[in-house]
Amino acid sequence: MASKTKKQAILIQSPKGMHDILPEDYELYQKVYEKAEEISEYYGFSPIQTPHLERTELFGASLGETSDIIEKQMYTLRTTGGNHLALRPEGTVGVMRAYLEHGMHTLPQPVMLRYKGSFFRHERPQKGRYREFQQFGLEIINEEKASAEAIVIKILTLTLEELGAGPIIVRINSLGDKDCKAGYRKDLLSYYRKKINGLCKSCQKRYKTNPLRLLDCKEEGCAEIKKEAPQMINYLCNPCKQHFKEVLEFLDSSGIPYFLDTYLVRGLDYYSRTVFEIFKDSKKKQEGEAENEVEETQIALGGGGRYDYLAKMLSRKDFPAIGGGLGVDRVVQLLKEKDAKAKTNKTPKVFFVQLGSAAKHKSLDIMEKFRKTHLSVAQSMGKDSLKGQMKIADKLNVPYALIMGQKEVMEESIIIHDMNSRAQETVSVDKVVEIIKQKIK
RNA sequence: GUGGUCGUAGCUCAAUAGGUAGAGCACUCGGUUGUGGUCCGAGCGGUUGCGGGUUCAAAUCCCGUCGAUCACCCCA
Repeated sequence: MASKTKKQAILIQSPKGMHDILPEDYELYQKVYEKAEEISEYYGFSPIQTPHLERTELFGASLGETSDIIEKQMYTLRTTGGNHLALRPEGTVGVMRAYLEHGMHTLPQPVMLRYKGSFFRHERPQKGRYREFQQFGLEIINEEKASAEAIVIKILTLTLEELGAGPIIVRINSLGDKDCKAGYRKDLLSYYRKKINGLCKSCQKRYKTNPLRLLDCKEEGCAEIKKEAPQMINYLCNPCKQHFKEVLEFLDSSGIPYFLDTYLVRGLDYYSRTVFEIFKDSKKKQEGEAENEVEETQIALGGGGRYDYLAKMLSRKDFPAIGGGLGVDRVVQLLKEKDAKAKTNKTPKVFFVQLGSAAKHKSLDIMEKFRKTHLSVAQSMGKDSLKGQMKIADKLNVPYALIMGQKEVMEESIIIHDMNSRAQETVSVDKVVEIIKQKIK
């Protein structure tokens, strides 16, 4: 291996917060995506892929100009033509944009879409939180009924459970709609106005920028003040109350474990009514413990919420909608920790060993023969020595090696070498595929 | 963006109280002619993340920087 110079050492380092998904992990990512897609397919979700780049203003108009994502977490660029584009920091906005652009309201409603891929946020990386991260998401557009929430949450939790990431628990809350939200906000502000001096620094800032988030602070002093603070749940207007009640009823009847967390808020402007997050339920339910609580530091595997106003922010029409997603990196991380390794049967069953140029030239023919019957053949055509090739075959753990040398080429035969018993038999090239097929069964 | 911890070969780690880097695994080759897993031998591979400072002397101390990690912020 060539030694690295200083410059090269930096060159071959991936950018901060970006990571390679290596072959051994790729299988797991694949597994997560496949499970999520399989389940959502059954529930009627169609796949969609939107661009990684969108107009920068699109996100500003929808996520909220003062949200952290817009203020400091977006990767933006200017094209040579002078357009301002941004790498998508989340998936919902792009999907909604596509819905509006293509007039999907003329399709049977609601429109149910799923998507997957990379998203980008320029923030300080941490375990399970990357600057380029993988997400699987669902959106149900133009549906105001609580059943939509139920379907999204059900699919996400089902996916996690079937992957072996369970047991999980859903943390859920309602933010109300534009009417009741405002009343609550007003009362919340007036409650906090008197106590602002008792708040921590960042909360004093939150008071101005994002008062709902005051409820999320973990500082002792703030937590104390929070206890007496008015709760959104008591401010919900009747329609919102009814809606939320229905959502919870759906969760009950479909056996999804959840707990109500009146402090759960989301920073994005477009959220209304239902918001939720999905966690691994690591705490065993013990007797006497009435409430399920998630450890403060635990990371959400997924989340989402209703965004009834997003469409209106981008167009003239109203399309109530709900969406949710899974943080695939986090799910994979969890599965790895649980040692639920994806055992793939993709390793080849046969290794082709060639000796001499005549046999080497037959290699591709042989591989093609096997390919046609859907068997993959490993080989090491760059190597000449029999020993070296056998060694590789052994490391790959294949059950059979096929050996072809000068003699075999002349006879149009091939040796089947059983890697376990070391038994060998010579068969004709014409029949080798069939014979191997039998043996593998 | 703020604060704590950490950074030695591809990987896992060593290096007595500062004295100028070692091991295992992996990889390559060999132990004679067309046969693997064990064993034996050899080789490859690091100016100790990078840059500067203190010192006769630094992987080891100090500063900066980059990266990882944890907490905050925020979120998937």
